[in-house]
Amino acid sequence: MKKYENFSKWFDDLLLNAEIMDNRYPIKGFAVYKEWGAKIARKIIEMLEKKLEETGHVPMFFPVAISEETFKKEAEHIKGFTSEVFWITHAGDRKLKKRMLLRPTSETAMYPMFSQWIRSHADLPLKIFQSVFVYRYETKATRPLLRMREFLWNEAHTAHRSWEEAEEQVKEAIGIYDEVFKNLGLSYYILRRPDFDKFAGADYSIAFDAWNPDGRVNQIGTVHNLGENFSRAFNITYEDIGGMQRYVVQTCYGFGISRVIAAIIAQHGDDHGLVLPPEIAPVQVVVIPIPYKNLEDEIEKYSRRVYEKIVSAGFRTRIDETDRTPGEKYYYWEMFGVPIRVEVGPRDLKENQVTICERVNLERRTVPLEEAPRAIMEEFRKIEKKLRERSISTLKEMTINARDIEALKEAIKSKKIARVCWCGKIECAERIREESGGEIRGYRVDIEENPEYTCIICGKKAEKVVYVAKAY
RNA sequence: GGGGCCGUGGUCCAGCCUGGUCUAAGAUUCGCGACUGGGGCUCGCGAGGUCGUGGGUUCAAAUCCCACCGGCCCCA
Repeated sequence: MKKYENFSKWFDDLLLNAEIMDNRYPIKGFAVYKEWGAKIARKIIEMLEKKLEETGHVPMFFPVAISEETFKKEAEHIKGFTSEVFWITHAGDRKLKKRMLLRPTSETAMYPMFSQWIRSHADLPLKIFQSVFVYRYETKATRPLLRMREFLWNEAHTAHRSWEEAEEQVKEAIGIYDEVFKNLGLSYYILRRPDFDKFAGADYSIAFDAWNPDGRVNQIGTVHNLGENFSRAFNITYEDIGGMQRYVVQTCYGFGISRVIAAIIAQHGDDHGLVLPPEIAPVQVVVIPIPYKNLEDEIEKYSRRVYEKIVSAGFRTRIDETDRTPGEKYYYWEMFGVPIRVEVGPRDLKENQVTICERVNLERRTVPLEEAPRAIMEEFRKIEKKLRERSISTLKEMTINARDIEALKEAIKSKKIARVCWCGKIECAERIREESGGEIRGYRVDIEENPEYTCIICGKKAEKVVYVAKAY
C-alpha cells in the first residue's frame, strides 16, 4: 500500500483493513464505525469534552428532529442548508401534516429552547455542547469519514451579553480546538473564510483546514460568530443590569470528529498502515513473544511477566499469543497503528530485558525489564514529537507561494496549497477557482500576513494573503 | 450540474469486445494439521460465489440492451 502513489485507494483499504470503518453499508454516504474506529472516536471525544468542560461548557443532548417551522426562522441559514436536508414526511403510511427534518446542525433545535431559558444577564454566558451525528444529503461524491451523509461531530453553542464577550468566546474556542488538534500531532491552517464562504447565518467564520496527501484540504473544525442573527430570529433576549431587554450575541463551533480521524490517518499513516498518537491508540503497547524451539515454555512465561509489568504501569496493552510467526504479527499490529511493540525472545529472556520498537520510524532498542514502563513513557513523548514535527514540515512543503496565475495553476495541479495575494473582490475569487480548480480558503488569523504583491488576478492592490486549495 | 470508467467467494482479480467449451480460473484470506519462529517461511487437506439489483433480447447471458443501486475518476 503506497500512501503517496494512490492516496484514495490507500485510504479506503486502510479503513477496511485496520477496522476503522466499513463503507459497504448499502446506503450511499452511510457507513459502520468498526471497533478500532469507534474506540479512536471515543478517545478523541473524551479529549475534547474534557477541555470543553474545563472551560465552563456543559453537556446536553438535543433531539435529532426539528420542525420545518423552526428551521425556517433564520433566512440565511435555510438558504445554506435547505438543499441538503433529509425530510421526515411520513409516519407509517400516513403523510404528516407538519414535516420535520433531521438536524444538519443544531442551531434551530437549540435556540428556541435558549429563548425560554435565558431571562437575565445572570443566565449568561450560556455554553453548551453535544457530540452527536448530524445529517446532510451531500450531492457531491461522498467519501468515507471525509464526506458522509451522516457524520459524527461535536458542536458547541454559546450566548453572551455583548459582541466583545462573543469575540472572547471565539478566541477561547479556537484555543480549545487548536490544543486538541496539536495534541493529536495534526497541522493545518487556521483561516478566516471569505464572506462568500462563511457559515449560513454567521457574521464571520474561522476554519481549521488540515493538509491531506492528495492536496485537498480537510476542514476539521469551524468557529462562528453569529452576532445577533439568530437571537433576533429566535427572540433570545435578556434583561441587562439597567433593566433593558437586549438580544444575546451568539457563537457556535463544530469539531468534525470523523474528519479528525481522517486527518490522523492521512497525516500520520504510512505504507505499513495506521500510526496513532499514544493518547488515542486503543492499544498502546503490544507484546510479541518470539518462541524458539525447546524454549517455548520459558518464553511464554517470561513474556507474560513482561505483559503484567506493562499493564500494571497503566498502559493499554495486549499480548499476541496466536500461533502466527513473529514477522506476521509485526505487520499486523503496525497496520493497526499500535505505538509501541515489545518483542520478547530468547536474547531478552537471557538478559532479563525487552526489545521495544516504536511505530513512527520502526526503530528498536533494548531496555532492562525493570525500566520498560519508564522507557515506554519516554517513547510516547518522542512519538508525539516526531509526528507533530513531521506533519508540520509536510504542511510547509505543501504550501507554494504563487506569484502569478501560472504558478497557481501549477501548484493546484501538483496537489499543493497555494499562498496568493488577493484584492478581495468576488470576481477575482471566481477567476481563481475557474483558472486553478482550487478555492480561496481564507486568510490566516493566527498570524498577520501582509501582501507582498498585487492581486494575482487583476493586479490591483491586494488586501489579503489567502490560501487556495481543493477541498473535501 | 456535465462527461467517462467500473461492480465476479471475506479481499484482489481473469473471463465480457467476438453469447454455448463457465459445472466460473488464479492469488490471497479463513478452518484443521504439520513445520517454522528476531520482518509476511513452507507443505498437505478443507471451506467459501443468487457473477451488484430488477427487467429485456436469445434455443442459450457473467458476457448484449435498458433502468436502478453502489464505487472511482475527470470537468464545472
